[in-house]
Amino acid sequence: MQPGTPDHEWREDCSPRRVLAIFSSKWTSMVLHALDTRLGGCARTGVLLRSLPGISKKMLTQTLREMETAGLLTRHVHGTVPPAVEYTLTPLGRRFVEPIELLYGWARENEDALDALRSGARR
Amino acid sequence: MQPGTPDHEWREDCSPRRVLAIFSSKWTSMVLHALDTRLGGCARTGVLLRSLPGISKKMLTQTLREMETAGLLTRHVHGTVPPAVEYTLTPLGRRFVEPIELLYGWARENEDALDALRSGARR
DNA sequence: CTGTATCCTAGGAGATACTG
DNA sequence: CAGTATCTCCTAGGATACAG
Repeated sequence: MQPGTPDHEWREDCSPRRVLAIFSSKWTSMVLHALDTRLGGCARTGVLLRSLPGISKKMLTQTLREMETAGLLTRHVHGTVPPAVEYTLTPLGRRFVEPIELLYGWARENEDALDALRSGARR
Repeated sequence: MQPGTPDHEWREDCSPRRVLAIFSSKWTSMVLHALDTRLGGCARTGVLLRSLPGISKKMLTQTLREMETAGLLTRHVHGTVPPAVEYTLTPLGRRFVEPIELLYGWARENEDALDALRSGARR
């Protein structure tokens, strides 16, 4: 590429940058992954909560809400008591499993590289 | 997988979660990508600045410093005036280009999925 | 050309306790 | 069981101006 060539229009709203938004949320990609790969595309709140060590109830519901409005999953409330709520991946949501698996897969196969990273004592 | 099986030790410090750290920083992956794919592994500050529309001088140097201490790149100052500083990818840094390309590549090939995302009017 | 020093803000994230 | 309501903290990220 010649110097000065603007290349693929590396704008602020290009697709690479937009996909990063998914991963900038601490839990979104993990919820997607847990739902698809480990829970068969559909699960109740409690199961999700237990599938993601460290997540709080608040962050889980918050994340799920955002994902719902984003169109990544649907929420279904069973009118029972006690309440049972099921979250199901949409076809769109399922599409985003691929890049996540790509990334997680790479991570699992390259733990040594991740270990080699020096965390750099914060400031 | 049987219900209750703890599976791949999905702990808080598992590799998938650690690789997410790279992408949780707004600019790190883009610097890595620009440096490797567009600038041949080595570039001066000004070039990087112009290669990443929207980044500020402050965020660039901050990101570069973190990446340096992480071992992803090296910084070389030419004792000239005006100063010239070159950032070069380390072998370790180069290893992280792969997952980034994987992700960005997927994004470019799936713009339609990204477009389908409803941003959900912030609360 | 590079880099630093301030100052400032939005909002991500967690802890806790409560309601139906 | 699922979800909400507060509070609080913190720090990434950005704007701006200055300095070698």
